[in-house]
Amino acid sequence: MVAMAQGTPDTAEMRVDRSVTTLRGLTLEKMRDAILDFRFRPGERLVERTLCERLGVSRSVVREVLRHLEAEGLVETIPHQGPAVARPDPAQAAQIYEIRGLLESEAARACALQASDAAIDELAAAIDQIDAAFQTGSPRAVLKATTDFYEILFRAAGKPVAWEVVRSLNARINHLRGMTVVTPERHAHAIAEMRALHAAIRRRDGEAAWRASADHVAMVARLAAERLASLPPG
Amino acid sequence: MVAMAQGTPDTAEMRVDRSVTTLRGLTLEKMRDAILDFRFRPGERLVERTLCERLGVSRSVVREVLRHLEAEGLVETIPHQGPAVARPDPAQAAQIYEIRGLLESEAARACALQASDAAIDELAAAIDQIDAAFQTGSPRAVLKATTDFYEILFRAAGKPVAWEVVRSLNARINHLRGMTVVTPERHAHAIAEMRALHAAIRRRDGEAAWRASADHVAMVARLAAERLASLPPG
DNA sequence: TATGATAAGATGGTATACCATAAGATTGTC
DNA sequence: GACAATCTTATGGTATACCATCTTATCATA
Repeated sequence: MVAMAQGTPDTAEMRVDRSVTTLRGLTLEKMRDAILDFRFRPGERLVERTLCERLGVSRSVVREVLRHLEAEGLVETIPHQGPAVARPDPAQAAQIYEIRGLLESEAARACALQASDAAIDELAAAIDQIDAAFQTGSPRAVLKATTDFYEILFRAAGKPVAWEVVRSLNARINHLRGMTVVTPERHAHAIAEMRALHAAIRRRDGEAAWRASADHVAMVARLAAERLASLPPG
Repeated sequence: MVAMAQGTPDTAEMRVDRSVTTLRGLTLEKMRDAILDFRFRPGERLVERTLCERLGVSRSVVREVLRHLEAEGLVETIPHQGPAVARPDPAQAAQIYEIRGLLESEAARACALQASDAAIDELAAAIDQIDAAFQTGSPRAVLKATTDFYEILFRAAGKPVAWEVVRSLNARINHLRGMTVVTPERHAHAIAEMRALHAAIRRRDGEAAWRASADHVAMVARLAAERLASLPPG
């Protein structure tokens, strides 16, 4: 143990690690991942007893997990009709993209001003991962890699709370994002946009980073709106 | 029933209202209100059996409500130590104010551009309510009236999703807000700031509304930071 | 008087039972 | 064949039981 300064001894290092995962914690993770991984369709009913069978836990655990997901906006519950995977309507989706624009661009700006060199390198690596994910053609892989990129960006910007908000909002439009994320022409554009953002961050240009991020979100918002417009109603 | 246009008959008005409040719904509302109304202190343990007695419901209901509040960020649960009212640290509080600044100012701008005359009148009335609440000297009343004002503003701006985000973040710093909201000098300043914001909205000046809102949030953020700095740690 | 051991109480985690209500299936009648 | 009535099944809501673990209280010993 390193020598400590005079005064109150710092015993934080001594604290016993009591982290233990409950069944509920594990189940919440699995359900959230299953929803985000397109294992359930928006609108699909989440019948408690069916989930008990699939997950191998009691209804108590399932109900508590559903309450959590409900508060996160991933599940909606109609009284006496039961829970179902949430379906964001077009107006909500548009607002979510707008909020993302506000928060992501501000994070990009702050990232340019204060990110460590290590974080900037991590961002570059994350863009390479996104590129590789596009090659696989899998929306899942692209969304996962994109999420990793933004997590690095927000944390490097010193904005974990904003990241929580964006991640939560993105979860609500995950299915829509999944439908718009992978097309051949989108691959090239997306990577170019992200490299432009990264270049701005690397040269510590807050203004340009802000611009690049705002432009990127505006682009994906438009793609999503077009996609929604082409879907049958309901 | 009013006559309808040719085509698919609009039967929305005919739909049977099946809203029925569950015990869980009622309990969630009561618990949330109790936390926001300073009936529980940040860090205070929420013992399940104690809550059962106070609320008159079973542990099933209490546990599901705690899961919901946990996901909302109002409650934090340490494994095998149980739930407690959440305590936002200073860094989180600062980020919450920054996010509010981004979302509220954008909503103010949009409100100036598109709010109905009726909504603008409602905003004026809401400011009068805030003024009256300050006279009572009650932080609860001031926070309640302020929440009403912002709900009107966000809805008039057409941004219910952003309002959800702001309301949720505000809930997490409710106690801090309660500590900073009411002082004699704050009363005059706060009302002046809100009237300035309202005047900008009334004259449909998006830019000025944006500025007034951003300034207001910056002001309350600074007051909160000062207050936090004056508290003992822990 | 202080410390260690033991017992009792408190608490969160998880499972299951019971109930009311809604939905679906089946049967009977016109 | 269509519709109404009846029966059965499915489902969410709520309560309670049981268990393991942790905390607190009590007792014994040095």
